[in-house]
Amino acid sequence: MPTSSIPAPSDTPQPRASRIQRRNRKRILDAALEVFSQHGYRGATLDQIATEAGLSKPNILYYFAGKEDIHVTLLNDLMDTWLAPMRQIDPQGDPMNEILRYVQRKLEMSREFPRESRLFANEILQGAPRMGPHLQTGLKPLVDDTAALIETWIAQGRLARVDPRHLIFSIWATTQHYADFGAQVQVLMDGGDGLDGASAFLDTLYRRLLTP
Amino acid sequence: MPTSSIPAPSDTPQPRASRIQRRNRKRILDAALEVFSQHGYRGATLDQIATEAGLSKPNILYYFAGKEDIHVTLLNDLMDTWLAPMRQIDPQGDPMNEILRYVQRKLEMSREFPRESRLFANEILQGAPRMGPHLQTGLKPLVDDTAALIETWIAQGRLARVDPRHLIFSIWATTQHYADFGAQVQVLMDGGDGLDGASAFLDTLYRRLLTP
DNA sequence: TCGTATCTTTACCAATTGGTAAAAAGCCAG
DNA sequence: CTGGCTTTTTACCAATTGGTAAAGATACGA
Repeated sequence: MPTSSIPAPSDTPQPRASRIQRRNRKRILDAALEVFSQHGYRGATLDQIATEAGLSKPNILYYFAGKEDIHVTLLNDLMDTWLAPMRQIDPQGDPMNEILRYVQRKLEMSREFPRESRLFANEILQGAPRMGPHLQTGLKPLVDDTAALIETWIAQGRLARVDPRHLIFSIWATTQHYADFGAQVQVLMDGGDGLDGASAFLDTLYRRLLTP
Repeated sequence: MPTSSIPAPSDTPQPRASRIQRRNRKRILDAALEVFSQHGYRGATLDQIATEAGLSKPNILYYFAGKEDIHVTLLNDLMDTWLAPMRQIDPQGDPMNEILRYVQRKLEMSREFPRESRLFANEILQGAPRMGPHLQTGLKPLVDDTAALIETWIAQGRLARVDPRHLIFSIWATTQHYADFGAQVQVLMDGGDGLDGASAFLDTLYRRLLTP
């Protein structure tokens, strides 16, 4: 996850950010992730973020141009991490294995990065007002490629015949559900997060679906 | 969907709300559904709701005690509609048929009530601050019952052996995805909502999963 | 048609929120 | 140890937001 902006006029190869700058920007982004993922963009306030980060509000605005800048920075920095599991699908690998491992990696993201998952969910729920371009340029090509790959596998008879795009949607939906709807899952699972059971269930689900 | 509150001191059997009252409360709730589902609770403003409803802000506060009252009323009124598909599962019916029809009914809700779906999604994403009780008293018993029913069916060998609760989660996740993440789906499906394809895909998915 | 109850508007708040100006305090190379 | 840079604080705004008071307009039964 690269840090960005602030001085960034063009490309001075110097160590462009001091130790303090790196530390405080990180604190702010971490606090903002917590607050934004919990309350959404408009529900979050700079004061909350400042308190969570242990800094004053004006001090935060010394490091970021504004509330929106923080939010956009978070989204940008997260994009790579978020798409990594899909990028790791190996066209040379065994199809069933690759898909099932992709499912497990996505599920693992719900365990490790629930805040990030909710941040994205919030953004998409509201129509992706600050992420439209990113979806077009970052996500769509990757999905198109992956869908094509899956279709190849299907044509070779190595996977059952299913619509690749809906397959991908269903994987996202079922795995991210445990992070995004965690509050509901907890009520219905008597406090547990359900992730362990989900791992086995989803393995069965996709194995049965995709076995030719 | 029952209307509620305003006069409601106890139980006068009179026609307690005038024509104007019913009409305006309905307008307000409809406008609020639009605005809340798009921007979340804190992101929505009374002015937006007022404009959308074609009323003045103070006039809205004549019909509802406040912003929160509108939100809670929406959530309450929606709960029945939302749980109806699960209530319609027939313990006497053919298991596979009942589950597959439940999936299709849920998918139909994403088509017909996307705003309602997003309203709930927003609420759950934020930790269900105004719905915790409802989940416990309304949703949980129904899910417990349905899970028990499915387990019976499995024990009878009429469905494949899967965890009923994770099955239910996966049905919710995959069907609601098309409403809640519609913005993303649209980008990846070149403008379509994907619902027609989803119907066939999900039928295949759950048929293969549940066939003993 | 008139009076009363219902409904709507106008004119306001007080609190919150994103953001700024500028002084004060740290930090650190020479 | 000092002068110039970075960082932080203090003291503010202007706009927005949820909400209220009370006057004014409307509907409607008697």
